[in-house]
Amino acid sequence: MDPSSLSEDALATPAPRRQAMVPEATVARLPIYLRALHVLADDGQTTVSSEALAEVAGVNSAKLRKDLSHLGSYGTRGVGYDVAHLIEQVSAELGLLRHCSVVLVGVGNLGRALAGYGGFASRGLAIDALLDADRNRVGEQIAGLTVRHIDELCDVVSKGSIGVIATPAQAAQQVCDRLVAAGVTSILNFAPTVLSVPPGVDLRKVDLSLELQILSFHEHRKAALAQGAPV
Amino acid sequence: MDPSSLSEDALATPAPRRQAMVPEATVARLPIYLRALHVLADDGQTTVSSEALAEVAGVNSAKLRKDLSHLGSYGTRGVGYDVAHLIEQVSAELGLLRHCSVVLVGVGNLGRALAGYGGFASRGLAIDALLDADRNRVGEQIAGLTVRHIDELCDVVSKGSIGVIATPAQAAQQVCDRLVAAGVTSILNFAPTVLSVPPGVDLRKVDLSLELQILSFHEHRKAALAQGAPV
DNA sequence: CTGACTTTGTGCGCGCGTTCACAAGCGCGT
DNA sequence: ACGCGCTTGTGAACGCGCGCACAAAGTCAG
Repeated sequence: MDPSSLSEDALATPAPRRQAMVPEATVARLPIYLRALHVLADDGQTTVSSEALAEVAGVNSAKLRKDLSHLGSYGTRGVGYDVAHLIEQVSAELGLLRHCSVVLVGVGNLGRALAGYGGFASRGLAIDALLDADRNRVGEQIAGLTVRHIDELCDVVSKGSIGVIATPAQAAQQVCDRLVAAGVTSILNFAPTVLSVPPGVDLRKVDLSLELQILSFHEHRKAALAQGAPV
Repeated sequence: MDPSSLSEDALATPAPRRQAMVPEATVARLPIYLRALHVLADDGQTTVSSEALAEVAGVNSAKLRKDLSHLGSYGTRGVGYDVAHLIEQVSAELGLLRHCSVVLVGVGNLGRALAGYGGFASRGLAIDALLDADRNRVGEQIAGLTVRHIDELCDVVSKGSIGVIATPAQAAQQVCDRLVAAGVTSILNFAPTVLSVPPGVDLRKVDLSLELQILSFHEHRKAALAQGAPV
């Protein structure tokens, strides 16, 4: 970039006029809204106000309205949002409507738990392949799926597949590289390691112990405050 | 709080002059730095520059320096940071040095995986109690611990305990309430539900399917872009 | 002992995200 | 048919966090 030569770049924005432009923070909340909407739908509600939905989702109502406004105006003023319609729209935005292939690598403790986790399937993101490097585990039946060897990776991934890494830390980068080589452009990493991926590949991570350590910090802080502060 | 009665609170800030004031964003990265430091220590490194550590941790070096500066200046200019000393300091800041009791409720698929997850124990946050509401599971041995009934909750929690909820969604709020009633002030929720806790209780959540749905969004976006954008 | 190099610690500007507050819009009762 | 009240959608201000770029500080060679 050469900012000095672009003093009036407001007119020639690179790729802004693309319709969507949904902020990342909003995307991160869409799944929460979706779950809240499913709760309301199961409860028999057909419409819901931003205030009520925000209450269930645990967020500010203004934030919720702004979030929803980013994917078009689907609310009716004076009434609220149509629950079923909103579920449809949010699901579409998240790409949950058309089947998306999910490949899980590593069937240790965590991998098994993930394979059996109902939260994926109920949102149109069922895991449909289990891989492992350990040949002793190949052939095993887990959650209705047969574990296959990781060498068969190319046979199970298709364009648009999402890769999930649940291997030990030291194997994660290697598995990651193989996923990328097989054409996977979205990877979710559960291994406690920083992975590097080439540009164009989306990498997200879930560190199970990270949140626990953050809580430990706050607990520690509280204890220190309780002892030192009440002068 | 009563903000209306405090028009000049700039002078009488509630609890600001307390030394620490570590930003939340920094706290969230401390565990990552700690893991990177352990990697370097195992590798035999005794000192490390902010640049090198930032590389391993996958962050900007300036951000890392600013983060570390928040917990005091433990670096030597011209040299870098002493790895062992920094591990000590970060661990202390996170409260990992003195044993912190962790109680896990719900030993389903996920609970078992968490109980056996090595990432906790290796950081001084070993789970030391397993509870479940299902009496058929009580007495079971998992990862060296015996599953106890949730009614014994008060016997296993102590001041400063951290509670981990790995139950089905519909049981989570009830378990959460019981944890709070037992005196737990830090709770980590793995159940896909929004929990409400009274003020003073720290609640964090890990949603396993959330990140996957975010990836689904990006994958969906990429697919739409690949089809529609290349005009 | 001095000078030059290396690395930390931080002041500053920028952009994103959150929140308040209000105008625009729609349905419903009368 | 018409106005009243409710709810959405959004403009603007605020605050946080990030990254650059530089000054302070300490080490090492000679």
